[in-house]
Amino acid sequence: MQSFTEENYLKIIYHLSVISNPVQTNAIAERIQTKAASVTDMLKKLSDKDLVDYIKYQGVTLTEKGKLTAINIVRKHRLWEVFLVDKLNFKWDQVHEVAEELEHINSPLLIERLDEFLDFPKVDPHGDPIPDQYGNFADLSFVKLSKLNTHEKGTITGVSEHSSPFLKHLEKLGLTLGKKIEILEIIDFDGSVELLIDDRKLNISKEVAKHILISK
Amino acid sequence: MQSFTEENYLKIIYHLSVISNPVQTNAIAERIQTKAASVTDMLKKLSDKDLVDYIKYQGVTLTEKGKLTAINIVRKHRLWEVFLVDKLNFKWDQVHEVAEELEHINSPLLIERLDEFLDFPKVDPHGDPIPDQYGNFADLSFVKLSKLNTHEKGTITGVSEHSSPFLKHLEKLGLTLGKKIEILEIIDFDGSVELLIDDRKLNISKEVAKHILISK
DNA sequence: ATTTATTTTTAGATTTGTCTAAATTAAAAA
DNA sequence: TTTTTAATTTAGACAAATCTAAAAATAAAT
Repeated sequence: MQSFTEENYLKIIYHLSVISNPVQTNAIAERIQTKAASVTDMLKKLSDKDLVDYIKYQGVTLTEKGKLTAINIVRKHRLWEVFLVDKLNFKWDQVHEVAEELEHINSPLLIERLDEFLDFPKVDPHGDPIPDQYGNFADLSFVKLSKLNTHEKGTITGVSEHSSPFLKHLEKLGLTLGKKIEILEIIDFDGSVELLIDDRKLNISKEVAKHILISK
Repeated sequence: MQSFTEENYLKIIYHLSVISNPVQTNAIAERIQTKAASVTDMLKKLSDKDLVDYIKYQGVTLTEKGKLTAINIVRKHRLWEVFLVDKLNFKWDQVHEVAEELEHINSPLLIERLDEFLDFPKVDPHGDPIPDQYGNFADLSFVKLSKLNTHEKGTITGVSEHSSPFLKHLEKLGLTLGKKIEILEIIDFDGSVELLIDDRKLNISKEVAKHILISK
């Protein structure tokens, strides 16, 4: 069994692995709000427990065991987020912090029953896929809205930024999951995107467009 | 804000206060599965934070602040138990351990919404009262089944022992919350009680009778 | 009122996770 | 290739919560 802290490290390493592999010490330190020296200490510990492969000065990768542990935490996090939104009427920008705590509750029965209670959801309120109990993800194909060309159409199915200010902004613009959009024009000057949503014209910045995920 | 550990101490002190006040160091050590020396250390710390009044060699009592904190943990524990039983189909003997973890999740909004989602329950699955957000309990008047006299009738509304073996035993005997019973005879020899439940005769030991709470 | 037993506290050590400051290694620049 | 810069690790220290063993205080027994 892992401690709360160890679990957080594994989760962060898992998320950072998508961007760069192996994962650098400093990247972890920044995400976990701690110092590089502390990260080094923890990496040694996780390595001793066979949860990561760690090479001095090179970085870390998760072992199979570490990866399964990390995915299980992600699974719990996302299921709790669905619970908070679907059952307790939380807004999608309110769920992250609470789920960060709930994800460490250790009870396989609880998660099994919660999954069932929520009717086996495949994605969380931000469109992120929820792995099954064996760590398998249903593969969903997303494209960043910022990669679409003029006249292309699609449906908003996810976001790649989970901060409350960003999500509130989307909410205000009406850009929520399931909404259908069409690209009208990409403005050369600043890269902003003019799109059609709910029969209205809307201009969003390049920065915003980068974090909206579209499926066709 | 208190740590997980501090919260557990406050909760235990709260529960032990019902039995003896002030609470002794050894009593806490036994309940919390630790050594008396560790308890002393923690009591000093809690005293510094004005959560308990502590007199060397005499014992501790909760301050108003400590009591409110403790009651809030109890509130969370019991609400989560209701959730587990009512929504996730846990048995009443399966909820304690998980609730011990969930009670430390810190989110007032979560608890407020959970309370609403559960339709503002007044008691948990064992019949224990759930305090409101200000720490007030609806006063329920219980009598131990072992205190009833022959021919008295009543309804099972609580238990004062929460271990899984005990609760499973009650379940098997059909002695669950809400059931109406009538005392037929109290056996002099061993203090066991013969009662009528669901039009069946049933004999239960004095030990069991002591932990069943009845209201009339 | 002493002695004995029990309870509680102190003193000092240990573990976990963190830190600062200095040393080392790797990468980038000259 | 040497120098400079950046990233990483080591060494040693610290706070939280715990422990053991010994000392002190209280309660019970003679």
